[in-house]
Amino acid sequence: MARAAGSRPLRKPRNRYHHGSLEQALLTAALHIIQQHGVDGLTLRGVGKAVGVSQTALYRHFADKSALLRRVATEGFRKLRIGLIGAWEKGGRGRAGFEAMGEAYVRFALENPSHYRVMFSAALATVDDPELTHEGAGAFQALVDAIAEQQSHGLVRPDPPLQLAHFIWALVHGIAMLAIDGRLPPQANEVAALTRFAIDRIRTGVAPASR
Amino acid sequence: MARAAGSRPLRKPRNRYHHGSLEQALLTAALHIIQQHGVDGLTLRGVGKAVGVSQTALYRHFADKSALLRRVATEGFRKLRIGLIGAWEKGGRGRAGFEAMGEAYVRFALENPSHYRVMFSAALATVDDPELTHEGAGAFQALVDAIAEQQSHGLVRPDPPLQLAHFIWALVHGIAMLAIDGRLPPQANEVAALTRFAIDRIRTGVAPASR
DNA sequence: ACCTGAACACCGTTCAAGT
DNA sequence: ACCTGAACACCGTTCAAGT
Repeated sequence: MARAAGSRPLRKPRNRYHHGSLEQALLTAALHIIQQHGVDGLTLRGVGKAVGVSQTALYRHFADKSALLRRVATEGFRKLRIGLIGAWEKGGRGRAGFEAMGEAYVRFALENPSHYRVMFSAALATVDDPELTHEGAGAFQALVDAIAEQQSHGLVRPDPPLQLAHFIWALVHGIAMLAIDGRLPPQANEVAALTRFAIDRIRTGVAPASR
Repeated sequence: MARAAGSRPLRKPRNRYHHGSLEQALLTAALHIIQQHGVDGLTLRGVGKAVGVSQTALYRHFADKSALLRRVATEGFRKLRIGLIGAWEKGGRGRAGFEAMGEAYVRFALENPSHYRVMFSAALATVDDPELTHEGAGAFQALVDAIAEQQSHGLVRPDPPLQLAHFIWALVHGIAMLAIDGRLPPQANEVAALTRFAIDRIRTGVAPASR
């Protein structure tokens, strides 16, 4: 229907082609596609089509496909850090909180498998991206802090907290990767049971009780 | 130079175009390319060129690119199993042997990072490939057997050996993945130190000595 | 039986052009 | 300033054709 000439335009404000928040829309669409079709199913052409924009519009907002994936990974580490700290604090910043933190880590990966794979993809591991590095380090720091705090209360042996953190990170990361790749018993509750078992074992060890 | 008509042909026996062992040559070339340029750098065209054969000759021997990668992964698990069992037996099938096994696992990944990534790539995790499944299970079984044998000597607590194996596998896999992705302190000896630390901790736990 | 070469559909990326 | 559409180089894969 025609509009009277000179009347105030009814179209959405100040974006001649599309919404002004194209960057956010592209990011959301990319994450959606990754969740549905995996990282290999993500194409820049597909992202453009999902948002209703040309194949190349994306290059106004991201340098290339790697830059888009790096932003996805950065957001993932941010969500992971928030989840870890939330579990730690909600659990009472002690032994129970630390176990909740480990379970929250594995749960995050199981609930967002494709997102988690992007976060730890080999292609992004060595790229120079300050924001990604910062968020990745932030998530790891949540683990280091929790360990140090437990040490200050005598709950964890006084080894270097960084080494303890690497050890525990490797463990939950290994469980997470094997689980989302289907290399562990498939039931989700079995993975949760393995996670709890692993957290028990890192506290008490595998040596027989009579050692 | 011309050959006398009717003389016995000097060319290599019974392969009109290339060596008869094209399949092995393709596999070797693929592994070589993966080691040098990573999995993403592997193209079927590149494999053909490396062997001196057309881009599509490969399809006589492998159904598609995935089949080629599955064979590469299968060979990797075979080598890994042999290395694990070798370390276990050479170390005396006891506590020292089990620690050597853990170190051998991480060392294999560090020495063959791209090969290791293929073995655990998400794309191959869910594919139905009996030989790949068999070799993967074989490598894992070496771990289960070593645990059960230690349990029979009272060296490891009598938990379900499968659960213990999943736990330890996740740990060494996590260390291996983080290390080859450059997410741990970069020196190789630091990774070895972390591996030894981790193996110590799974035996004695992280609880303080006074617990 | 085994390999070649052209062809197809698809991809990331570049760039001149539009508004 | 932001987006479009054609174009380029590259890829996996198919298929008719060669020997």
